[in-house]
Amino acid sequence: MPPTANGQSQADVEPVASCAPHDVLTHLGDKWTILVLSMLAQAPDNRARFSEIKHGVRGISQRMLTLTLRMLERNGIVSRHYFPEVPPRVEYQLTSMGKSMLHPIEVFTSWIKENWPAMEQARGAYDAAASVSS
Amino acid sequence: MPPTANGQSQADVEPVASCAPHDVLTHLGDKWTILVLSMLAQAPDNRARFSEIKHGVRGISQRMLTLTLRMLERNGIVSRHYFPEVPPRVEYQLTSMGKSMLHPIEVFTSWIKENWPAMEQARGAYDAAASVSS
DNA sequence: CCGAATCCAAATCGATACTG
DNA sequence: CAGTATCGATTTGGATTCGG
Repeated sequence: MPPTANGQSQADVEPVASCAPHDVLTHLGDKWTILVLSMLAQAPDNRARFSEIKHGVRGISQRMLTLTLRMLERNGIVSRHYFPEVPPRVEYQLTSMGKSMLHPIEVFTSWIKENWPAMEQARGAYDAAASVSS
Repeated sequence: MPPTANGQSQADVEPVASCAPHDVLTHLGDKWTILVLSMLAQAPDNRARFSEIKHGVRGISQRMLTLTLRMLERNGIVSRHYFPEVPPRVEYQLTSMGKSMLHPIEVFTSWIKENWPAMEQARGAYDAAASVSS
């Protein structure tokens, strides 16, 4: 998708996403991001150290946690605090923008929890129908 | 992740996601899903045919649209209506569950639009700082 | 303890070609 | 028109290793 030296008028049907959400969703919508943010949402003062997050989000590898946190830091969602102690300590905290993101996330995860049973049932019905037509 | 034969029960801190959201997010949070749903949100009666969706969500390949729609159908988010005409016609429509998902999506995309400038700025600052320390 | 870097297997996606 | 099938390129992610 070339940036298009767009004049402006694409009068007819506007493309669903102008591009901004498109790109953000690719990064923010991935498997681990929401889980990491949910973990920080529960943490006291929205702050936790690396190993605490890793422990809280089970199944995440060190690599993915590092990558996820770095991306979030780059986007201004979390801030990184390094304490040059022995042993070293690194804490991550939600920024004000990060905190403002909590509401959308909460709305979304609530919807999921509420609709999860219906989705499981739908999957069962779909798969049953599919195996009949085989 | 093998169940770990380690003696220590780490059952104290509940894992952020019991697993349900975890799995749903992997599929529902991907790049195309939100865009397809946003497209259907705008469509009259929340209903559109395959080619209309493909046209509305620019950049999506036929393959990805098929996969996305099938996943949404399987989860009960959209329903598929096949008309055995010549030429064939297939329409997809949001189910009531699909419609209920529109609000969470709207909340999320609104947040993105609102915070996009701040995120761009944060990225600029981060990258500038990173290039200094090189 | 934190996390960067390398290696490598596996999943994803886009383009193309083909079917009813 | 609305898919399905296949293939190659790219991306992703886990395991491991090393360094501060």
